[in-house]
Amino acid sequence: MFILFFTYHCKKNREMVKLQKSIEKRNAILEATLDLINEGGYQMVAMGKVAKIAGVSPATIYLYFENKQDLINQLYLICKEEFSKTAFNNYSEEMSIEEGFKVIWYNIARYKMNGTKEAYFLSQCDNTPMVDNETFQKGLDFIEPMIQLWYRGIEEKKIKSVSPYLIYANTVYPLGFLMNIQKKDTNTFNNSILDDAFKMAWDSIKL
Amino acid sequence: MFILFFTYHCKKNREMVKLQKSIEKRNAILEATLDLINEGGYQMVAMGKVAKIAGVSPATIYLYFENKQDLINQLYLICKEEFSKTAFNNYSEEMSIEEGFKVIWYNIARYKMNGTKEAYFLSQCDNTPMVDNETFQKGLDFIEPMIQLWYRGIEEKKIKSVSPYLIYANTVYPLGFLMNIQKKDTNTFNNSILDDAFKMAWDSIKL
Amino acid sequence: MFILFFTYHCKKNREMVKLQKSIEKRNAILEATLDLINEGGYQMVAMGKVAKIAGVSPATIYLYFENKQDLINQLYLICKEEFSKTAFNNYSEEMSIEEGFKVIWYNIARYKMNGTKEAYFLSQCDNTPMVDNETFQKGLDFIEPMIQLWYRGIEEKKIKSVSPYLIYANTVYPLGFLMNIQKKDTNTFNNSILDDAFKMAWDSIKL
Amino acid sequence: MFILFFTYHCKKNREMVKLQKSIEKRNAILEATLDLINEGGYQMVAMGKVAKIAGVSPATIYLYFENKQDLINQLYLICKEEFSKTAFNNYSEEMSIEEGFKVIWYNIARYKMNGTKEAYFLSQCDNTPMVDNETFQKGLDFIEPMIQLWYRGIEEKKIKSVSPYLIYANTVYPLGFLMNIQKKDTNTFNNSILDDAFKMAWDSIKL
DNA sequence: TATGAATGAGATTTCATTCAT
DNA sequence: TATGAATGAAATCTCATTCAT
Repeated sequence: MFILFFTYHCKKNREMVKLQKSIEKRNAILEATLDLINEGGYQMVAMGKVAKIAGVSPATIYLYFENKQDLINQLYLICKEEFSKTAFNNYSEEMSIEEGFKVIWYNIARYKMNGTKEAYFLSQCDNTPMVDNETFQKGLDFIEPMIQLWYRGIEEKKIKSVSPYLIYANTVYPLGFLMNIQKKDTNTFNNSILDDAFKMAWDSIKL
Repeated sequence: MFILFFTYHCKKNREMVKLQKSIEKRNAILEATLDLINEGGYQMVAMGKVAKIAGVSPATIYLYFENKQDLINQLYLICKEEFSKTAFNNYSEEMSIEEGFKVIWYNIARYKMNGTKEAYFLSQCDNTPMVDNETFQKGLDFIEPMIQLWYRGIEEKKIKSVSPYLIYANTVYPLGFLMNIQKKDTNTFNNSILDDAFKMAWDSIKL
Repeated sequence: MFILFFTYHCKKNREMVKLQKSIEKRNAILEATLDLINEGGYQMVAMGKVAKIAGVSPATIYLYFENKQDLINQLYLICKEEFSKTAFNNYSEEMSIEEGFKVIWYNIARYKMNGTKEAYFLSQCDNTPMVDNETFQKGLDFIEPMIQLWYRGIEEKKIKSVSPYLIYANTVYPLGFLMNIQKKDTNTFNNSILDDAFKMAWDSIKL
Repeated sequence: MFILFFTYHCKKNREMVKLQKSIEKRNAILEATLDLINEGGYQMVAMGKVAKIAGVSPATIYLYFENKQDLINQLYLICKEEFSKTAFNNYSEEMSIEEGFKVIWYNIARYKMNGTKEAYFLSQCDNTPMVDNETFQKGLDFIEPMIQLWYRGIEEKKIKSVSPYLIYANTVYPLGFLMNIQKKDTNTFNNSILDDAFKMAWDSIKL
């Protein structure tokens, strides 16, 4: 899951072997947290359970994270970063507004609808006070390129001249609802839904 | 807040005065729960705190609600019902699709953007496993008239022929995001935002 | 031990029967704390152990005391008050300086040398940061009559004109050392030691 | 602080350079312990904190000390030894009782009232079960010369024929109280207090 | 010798719920 | 119906100590 992250905020640098070991433990902890959130939401995240699932001692968690809030915050930023990497996959700033928007939107749509724990976790974070405000703000940085695309679209008179918040609310955010429904009852949607959803998203913002 | 609710599930009927008294207590408990959720999310809801804020004994809560989950569930249904009343205010099935949609949408939009605790609570419920599945399904019944309107719109070829879920996701659900932003940072939006948002919502579904 | 205390700082008044019950629990908790301090000092005072010895649930302790520090603080003030009652037993302000000093000193001396847990606890509090500063200051109020006697003694030119701190240090405080020795090795002192100690105390302050 | 101590219990002798290095580490650990005790008493002494302040690994502490109790014990003996060196500075057994007593008493008084961490630590050790009994007894050896002086004083009929414990309690021990007060509230005492205190100490024991 | 990582046991505190009245 | 007291279980977090290197 987080296997790609070889560096993280930690007080001192150590040699590679040690570092590798630590990363594994840290990832196990993050993964366990994600599992629990996925299973029953924030209320399920008990440090003891996290430890047990991760296969470490409760005390070990506190070597990697200051406290529970920090664990959640860091997990949020990691997921958000991973999310943004997925979102901008195959996207280039050279693309036309329509093409760029389409690429990003479908990236996000597939990410959300694939039923990954990360997507569900992020949705919860965005709709509850689970992560603190500062962390939430940091998370916004990751989607900056998308906002830039929108601004360009506005300049080029391709999309409506409205706040990025509005654009997000009407194009990306709706996917969160579909994801929730999907999670509550798989088999609700067939494959064509994404195309419908995309058309609606685009219609809502296009000039 | 919940002052209008004069009936609730209780084991035996009593004379009117008693009932009135009980209603007040029950409402105080529900109100307190809402306050706490509003303040810090589900994690803030501790039965002891609820009792203290409501001005009752913890034990009293269990006279009105089976347990914590039941309290949350019932609160959800109450809010959802109240929400639907607001949503369909001034709406009549005689209205044209466009007019009916507009009336309902603005009702909901004002409800969400007014910063009420209920709106924030409902948004959290819709994005977390706070309420159980059964209750969530019950909540959907309250917006049935809106769904009927959409089906009529589809028949009349006024709106796209897509799942009601999709319509909800692209018209009502986006308001949740705007509400969250508003809550995180008041003064973000000016008054004209609702008109922009409405146009986007309508554009996303209109044929 | 604390059987005489029928009132204590608690948020609301309750009827007598309830109150009686509570007092017993509260006393059991205080007593247990004292036992543990006596056995191994502050490091021995674990809320779980206190609860077990007192025969209550850990959670119950928190009905009577805000937290561990509050428990220690309150115990300190109770012991200090009880100590002062003992100290001024049979003392009257009409007494001559010599007589009054003698009565009080012997009261204290017997209190300290009797090997009670309270005496040992107070000595530890006075020589460590166990109780917070504010509480320590409150504790000083209880020995106010003794200080008044000393001031009178200074006026009457019976005792040296020095700070009450100095008088305390040379008359009462030394008993703490004797108590410590006694606790470490009983049978160190015979009965005549108190008379020797009294003479030394008096010689140190008399004019 | 402890820079003068070039030997300590360690399993094997090594060459001088290594030893020097080790001494520094050991001293850093002892110093850190002292700092923590000074800051918040025994409860503040956590091996992890000691390690961090000393700039070593927690594991390193266990190379120099068997366990926490051993660390405290050894620190006690070191401080006690250092204390005794200060106490007997400029003292010679040739001195008269009065002169010898005065020299020693003022040495101790200045040591206690200078606000050093060591003095505060020793006071806590003498009034709590922080150090074990055996160690406490060893500590007494360091003040043996003072006791010898007292015995000589008794023989020469200069001071009262009482237990050394009593003499200590009435001459040295009172300084601990003054030190505590000083620590709680600096600026309580002016310079003349030592002279007052000395007179009281001497008056209490002189024949 | 020296260490960073790791941990089991345990510390304090909280909480949903029940009991006695 | 209503309650304050009470609690077992569990939550978060800490700590003295050890292990692998």
